[in-house]
Amino acid sequence: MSPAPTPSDPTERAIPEKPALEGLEERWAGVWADEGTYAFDATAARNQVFSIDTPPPTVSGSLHIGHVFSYTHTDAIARFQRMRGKAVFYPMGWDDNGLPTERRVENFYGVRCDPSLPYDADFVPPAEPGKERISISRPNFVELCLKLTTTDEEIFKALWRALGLSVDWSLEYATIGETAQRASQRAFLRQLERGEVFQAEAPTLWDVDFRTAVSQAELEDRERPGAYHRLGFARSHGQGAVEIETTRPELLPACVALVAHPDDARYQPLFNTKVRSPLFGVEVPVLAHELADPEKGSGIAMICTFGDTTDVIWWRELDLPTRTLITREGRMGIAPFGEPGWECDDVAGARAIYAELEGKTVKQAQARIVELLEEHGELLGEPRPITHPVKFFEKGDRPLEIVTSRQWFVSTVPMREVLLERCEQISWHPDYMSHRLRTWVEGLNSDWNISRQRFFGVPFPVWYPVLADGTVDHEHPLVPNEDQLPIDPSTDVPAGYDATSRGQANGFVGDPDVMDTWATSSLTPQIAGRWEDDPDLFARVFPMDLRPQAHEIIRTWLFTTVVRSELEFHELPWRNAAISGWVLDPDRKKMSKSKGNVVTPMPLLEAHGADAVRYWAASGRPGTDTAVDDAQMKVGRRLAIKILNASRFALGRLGDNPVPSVDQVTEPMDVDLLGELAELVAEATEAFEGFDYARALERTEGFFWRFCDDYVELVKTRAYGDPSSQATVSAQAALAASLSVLLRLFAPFLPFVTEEVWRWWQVGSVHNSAWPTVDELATQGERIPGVFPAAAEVLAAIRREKTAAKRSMRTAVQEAVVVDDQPVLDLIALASSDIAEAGGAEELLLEIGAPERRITLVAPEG
RNA sequence: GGGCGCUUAGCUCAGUUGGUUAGAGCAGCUGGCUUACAUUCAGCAGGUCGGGGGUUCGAGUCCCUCAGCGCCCA
Repeated sequence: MSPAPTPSDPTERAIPEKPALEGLEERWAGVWADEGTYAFDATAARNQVFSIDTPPPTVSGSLHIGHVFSYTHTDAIARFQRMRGKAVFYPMGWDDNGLPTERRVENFYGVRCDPSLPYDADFVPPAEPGKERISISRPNFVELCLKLTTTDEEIFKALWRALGLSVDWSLEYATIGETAQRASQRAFLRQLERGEVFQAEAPTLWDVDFRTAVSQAELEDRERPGAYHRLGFARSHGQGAVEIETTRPELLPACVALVAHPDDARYQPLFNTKVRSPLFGVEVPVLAHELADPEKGSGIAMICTFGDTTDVIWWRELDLPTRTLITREGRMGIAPFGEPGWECDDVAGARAIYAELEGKTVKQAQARIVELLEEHGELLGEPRPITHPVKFFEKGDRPLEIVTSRQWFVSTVPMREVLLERCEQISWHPDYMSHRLRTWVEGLNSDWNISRQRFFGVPFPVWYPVLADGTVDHEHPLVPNEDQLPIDPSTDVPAGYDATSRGQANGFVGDPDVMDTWATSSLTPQIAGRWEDDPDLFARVFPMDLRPQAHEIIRTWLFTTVVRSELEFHELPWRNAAISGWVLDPDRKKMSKSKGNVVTPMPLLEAHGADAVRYWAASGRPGTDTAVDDAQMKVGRRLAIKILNASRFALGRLGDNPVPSVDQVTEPMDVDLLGELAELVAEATEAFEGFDYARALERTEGFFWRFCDDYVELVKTRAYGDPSSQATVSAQAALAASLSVLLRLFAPFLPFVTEEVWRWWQVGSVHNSAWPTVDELATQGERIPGVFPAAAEVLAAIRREKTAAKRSMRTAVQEAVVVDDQPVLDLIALASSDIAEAGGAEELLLEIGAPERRITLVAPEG
């Protein structure tokens, strides 16, 4: 930490004749990189460190203005903390693993991954993607992913540099990188050892097109047309049929029960009796459960394994059997009627009917079964069209199916209580954002599925023995030692086995899946802090001070990070969570690719300058959605220009003399101004400590304009005066002290222009200078509060008179009479010569009486 | 359906524990080349603080209710 600024050698002072903003970004970005201005001091004690768990942007996504917005907020906080003397740990990561990158690679090169193919060392992707997707091996596919993400990262990096983010680039990481893979695999192995992860043949939400499992957090409901089909389930002894309505008649062969609400009088007599399904003649029980909605359809539903997530809940809570039907390809699978678990009245008949469905897609099967139902007279009435919410993968195009497969889960449901506690322990900014996590945790009803049947991700570091009969023994996974990590089970070989025994009886197989992208990014504090790789560093930065992020990923990124930290360390991963809002398009609509209203940041940075764009971003209050606003950026640019010019004036009167110190501020108005400035410093500091950067900016800006428009005008004549006069020195000292403080208050927001001006007259970078304090503005003389605003008010009255008379501000005042109460007159008297000089009056006449300002201008010439 | 947030000037937003006449910027209008700045300066105008009810000596601020907008979750 640098000491408070001291007047520099006057011969070093260099104030340009015509200061300008052009070229500042390039010049200072280079200097900061060369001087290591933002380098983290890895020797700093933990209580002197401020560590930030930077969100790693998804590099395969498109750059948009939202990136600039939220990262500017974090950067302002980082810069404030650095100036307060903290060693700021501000890394940058790239979230490159996962589905978005795979999709981009598939589209960009026109390829698809087929893991059954061997590696082709000579493969070169076509210049243009062809009509037909080229199938390539997994290693080839991963190569392309790495190639493309490397390019994408450079584009992001260029943006961050142009924006002036004060990250320490030596701390860069990627979620597909070796450090991240090691951390992810190590964390997984430890969880495995502690029994916090488990494998299960479990119902899994499955996207047929992406061929991947989807987690609860990645779901979204979409309204889709459908139709209720009315079917009768026969009761025994000819008691008539129970009529149900279903939107998915094709799942009839997978029906395992009917269910109605326990309070529904219509069906109470049927509970725990048996009925028979139409067409297939399968006997199923009628059961009661609160989730059955008496208002929906006929009030009684069929439970199938599995049609939707409610089926899964009923299946689990009512302890029902499983009749798996739908395959991972989204087709009707095998239904072995007559075998155990598939008992029915007429095996041959059921099989004959099902043969009509097997192998068809879900859609085709539905059409066919409706025909079959009609032919057999089992469809009651016409299908009744409805619109209803259907579960989709948020990135998917077809409704999700539910399949059963073997997957890894983190048991999060049992953690509900402790997670709710942790939620309360986080300092949220703004605090109401805590609801987002709390309601999510309260609603947790399934464990966290971390297996993804994809290719570009962190592999599970496990193999399974293959038994003598060729079956895979999932119950006894083989694991590597931690010091071998990271490993790839598809190429590495477990201890005690030979590579040739891969996939052979008495050999082994690797787990084919990769981890969910959140399983890696939930470890960003561990990855950036080099957990276990560099224990000394990790101890200095973890738990981190700040997690900045957007609100829509509270239930994913924030939640999973808390989970992983809880499991490994039994503490929070960070103390504060600062949640940023959205950037909306100029018409205040949410930006989206499909709407085509995404705003890209580089043209804005080029048009307005980085400081101006940052000014707009920093004006967006924590958590508040903010529209892209060119006008605000222009205001920011104007502010930056004003800083250049005001600085030139404040320093321009000093000549070759050293900068006078605050001790030499003696004039009452100057003392009062510094007193107000000290109040501003206190306010801005408090705002920043509460992560309210926008408030700090707003207050600083407000003060600065009053400083320029009123104070500078009032002291201008005096500041131009005889350098040996104490009154002149007082003005010059107050101007210099104000400028020094204001530059530092603005530095977190406008890093380029403040650095430019700072280096005109100070040594070192403003960004490594000390944050201003109230104490440094303490003057020798006692402050009489109110002198400056009183003087500014009289000056305004004189200006008003000149404007009303449509005269120039240079117009001389013949007589200026201020009538007011004695206390007000006393304040004005202390600045009367400044007011008279600034207003163009010979003198100011003060009279006691009802407040009035009587300004008489000299008669116009001619 | 549940949760959260928002609704203050034409636009974008401040308004900290309730306390004089509700503020700023932008846009608008009227003027001024003023020796840091015309990429500017001065000034003016503009609001029944979403509607209704309540608490209070006093409500933009607290409570209830209604309406609209947005986000998240069902």
